[in-house]
Amino acid sequence: MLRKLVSQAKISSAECGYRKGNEIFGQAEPADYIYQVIEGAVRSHKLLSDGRRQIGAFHLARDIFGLKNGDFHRFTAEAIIDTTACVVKRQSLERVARADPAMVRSLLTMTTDNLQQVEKHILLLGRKTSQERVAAFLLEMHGRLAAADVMALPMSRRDIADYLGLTLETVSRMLSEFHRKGYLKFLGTHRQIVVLKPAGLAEIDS
Amino acid sequence: MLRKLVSQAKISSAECGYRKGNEIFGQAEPADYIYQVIEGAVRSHKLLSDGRRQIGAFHLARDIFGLKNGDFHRFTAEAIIDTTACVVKRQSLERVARADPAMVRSLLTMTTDNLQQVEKHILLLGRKTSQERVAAFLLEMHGRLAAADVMALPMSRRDIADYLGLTLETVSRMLSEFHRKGYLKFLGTHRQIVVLKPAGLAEIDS
DNA sequence: CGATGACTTGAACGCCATCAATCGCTGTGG
DNA sequence: CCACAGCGATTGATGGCGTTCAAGTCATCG
Repeated sequence: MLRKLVSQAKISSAECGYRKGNEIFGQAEPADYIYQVIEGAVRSHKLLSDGRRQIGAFHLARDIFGLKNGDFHRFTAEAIIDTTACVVKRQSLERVARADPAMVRSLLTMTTDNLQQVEKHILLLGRKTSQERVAAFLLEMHGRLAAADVMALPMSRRDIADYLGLTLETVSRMLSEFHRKGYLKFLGTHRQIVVLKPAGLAEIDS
Repeated sequence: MLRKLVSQAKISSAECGYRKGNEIFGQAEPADYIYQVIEGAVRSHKLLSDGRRQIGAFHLARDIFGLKNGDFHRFTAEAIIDTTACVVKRQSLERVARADPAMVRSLLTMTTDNLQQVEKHILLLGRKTSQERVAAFLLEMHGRLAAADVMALPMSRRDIADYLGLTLETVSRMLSEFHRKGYLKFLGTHRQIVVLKPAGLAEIDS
């Protein structure tokens, strides 16, 4: 969507590459740019002073992130794997937005979609069991990156845990349990997962 | 803000009263109206099939809610106590928004503020201890409804628990603990709380 | 090969939930 | 005015889910 917007209006954009593990922007830094993932994967997280981490979202191909209204970012964004992103200066976007109501409306739509994701996640974090959380995660990723039926997860177990408000051990145990139940199977490295019974997972997720 | 917008533009609005415990709108109902609390308090929640409840937000005087982009609400909203609200038809707002870019930008600002609240809550639900959650809640409410230093909480312990992802017993225990430590005191009914040491709570919240 | 890092698996602990009893306030009727 | 029911809140005892701690396994890479 961002690229479409960018191509429509005269906004200067650039492709930018980030190496695995590198920071794209930091929490409380000025929010000067808006990003769209072209290839790769990004995690947005917040930290508590003692190191506890909460990942707010994973950004995969075509996802837009860094879209904030305040002047500062509320998350730290890092490339999970080598990533290329389309980068747009906020000011450019805002300049166009002043003239183009459709642009503002697009921004509103994107922000609202974002809000919807996050509100769904609040229910998961506040009230779901570890089983339900991992099942929900698998279904989410199944929908978002199931290329030819097999999910190649870019993120580690710890990333998943910090996204779901669990520990990596608990995530691992749940995955093993689903494996035992025949709901999924692994391919080589344990980051390649094939979901065999989405219905089973959906039932668990309630 | 909504009233200001309403008064500026020619939008038909109405004041509407809701009795304690009554539903204002239901999850997945068409989102026809947008609301602003004039007096009272509202809770927005989601339910799981087995009755587990997660409250996404409390709406107090001057707060705007029901602001969705999709056609359907993602929460159920109920009056916690007798409440009067300013009600605006979504269509009217959208009609004006088509002509008035400033209006769209205001909507975007409100949505983004909303997003910021929710993102903060995700960290709380995913990674904070029960102590930290209750301390954070007290500080939040202290800031939002401390009229003359004493907080008159409209919501029950269960509401607080469902907002914080805890049980009402745990909330009660934490409040008692803070009372013992001298961080707060109760007035008559246990819904009137005076925060004596915000700094103590802030330290706990980390 | 040995080292390193990611993941799995097992055992024990602890925080919070669950279950249950009691307190205290409010309103209602005798 | 008091008895009592009813609800919300507190408090205590117990239990369980997920965490923590600790090996052990597996894949990758020097």
